[in-house]
Amino acid sequence: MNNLAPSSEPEARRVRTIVDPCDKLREAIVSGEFQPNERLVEADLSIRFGAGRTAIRAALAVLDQEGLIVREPHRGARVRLISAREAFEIEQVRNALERLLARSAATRATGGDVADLGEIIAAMHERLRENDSLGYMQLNAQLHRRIWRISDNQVATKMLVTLKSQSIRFQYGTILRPGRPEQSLREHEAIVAAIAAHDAAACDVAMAEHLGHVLETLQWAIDSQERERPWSALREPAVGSNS
Amino acid sequence: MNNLAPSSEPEARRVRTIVDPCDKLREAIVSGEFQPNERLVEADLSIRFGAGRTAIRAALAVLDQEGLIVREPHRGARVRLISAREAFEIEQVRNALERLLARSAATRATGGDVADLGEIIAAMHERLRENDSLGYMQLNAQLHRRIWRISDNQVATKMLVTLKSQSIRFQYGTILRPGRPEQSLREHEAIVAAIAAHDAAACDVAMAEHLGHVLETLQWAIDSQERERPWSALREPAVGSNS
DNA sequence: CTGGCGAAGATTGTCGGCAATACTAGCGAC
DNA sequence: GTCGCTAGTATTGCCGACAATCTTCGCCAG
Repeated sequence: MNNLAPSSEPEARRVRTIVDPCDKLREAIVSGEFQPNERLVEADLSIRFGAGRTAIRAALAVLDQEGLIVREPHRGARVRLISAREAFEIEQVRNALERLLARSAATRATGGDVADLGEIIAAMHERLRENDSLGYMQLNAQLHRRIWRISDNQVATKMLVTLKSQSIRFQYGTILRPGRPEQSLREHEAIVAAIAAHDAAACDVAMAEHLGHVLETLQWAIDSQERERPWSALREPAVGSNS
Repeated sequence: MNNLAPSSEPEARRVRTIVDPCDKLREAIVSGEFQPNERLVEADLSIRFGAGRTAIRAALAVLDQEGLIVREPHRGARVRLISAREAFEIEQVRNALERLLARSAATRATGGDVADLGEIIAAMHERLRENDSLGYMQLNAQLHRRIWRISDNQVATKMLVTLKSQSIRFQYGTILRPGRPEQSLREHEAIVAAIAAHDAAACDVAMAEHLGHVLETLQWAIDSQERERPWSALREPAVGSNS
């Protein structure tokens, strides 16, 4: 489960087990290649990924457990549409887990860890100065993942990875809010400072404040999205083909 | 999505899909019918549950995602042995999520909810008076599940169910500590009182205190268990801890 | 023209068999 | 006596095919 360190894996091309089409399909879903509520026909995926239908079926079982798709008996699998309500639930859970890991990271961080976090913060400043929103978002995710690694709680980390893949559709809108990136960066600096000071309580507070603002921004993003297309929440069936 | 409301489902007895052997196998594992690290041969399970090998394979995939078993390529599946370290990680996550749900429950609880909680507390008093540890544990779990339902966060609830099934082996020992049930009951009363008062902050504190003591008791149970069988902790090779 | 009814198509769920791989026991050489 | 090699066995991974089920389309009565 060392997805966090894509460094050297010489045997990665040897494995042709179910994990291969599973990862490909997951990547295709989270990258938006498949629309929400789009049907995922096993035969189509089989020829698309060059794998047998058995492997596709196993991959669908995994992705169902991860909450990225839904499977109804004898009716096939669809890309799961995360409702706004569920997005809030996910964000609340993420909030609780990130706070836990932030506290743990504050007590466990080494000098090298703090230096790495400082480098990421510096790079975020750079991206913000260049108005590179996409790069800033990537560094944002990288910073959080680095904190997860410091905290050294594999159970919580795995859960956070899964949650993030579920709610990724909503997170694209949060960066568009005016003035949000600057505020976000200040909050991140406070978190890193608390980790550097090994102050678990302060780190907890800083992360809670940060994620509270993220929740507000998520609310704002959903509101503006529904203001723009108020019917999108009601249109449930038949995204794929003719109708 | 209406798993929590088993009211009217006339087609519920018709489903003989893959969830059947999956639930049976999960029940067999969490009930201790299979020992940790015991091999789970697909053919054996197939004849044991009367299902085809394909269904067993699907069930194993689900249980692998849930963390109850481990599967190595071409080497089969085993019942996962939860290390003491991982049990602590799980308990920490449980701690964070239970606090989240307790806060939410304190703000959302209706009069009927509070009455139900009070009934459970009364029944716990009864069981404690009769020295019925098993019944007390069941009511304990029931109380927590009732709080989850009040909080109405399905994402977190599902995670807590999964976590509970993973760490169930460690939870049996926690009730054996002298004086622990009495203290546990007082803590539960404080939680219910905070919910009845709709005081989210107090409920958070009460739940944190309660679970902190659970963590201590878990530590005590693991210590006494390892004192009894000190080799059990060493027989756990290679559960991917990188760097 | 509309609504129920039946057949055809499409898709999933399941089963058996075969190849690939890991484990094990036996044998021979040093 | 120990080590390395080999053949055999057990088990998993995978693929094709068939049955079960759902959806859709055409048909016919009213």
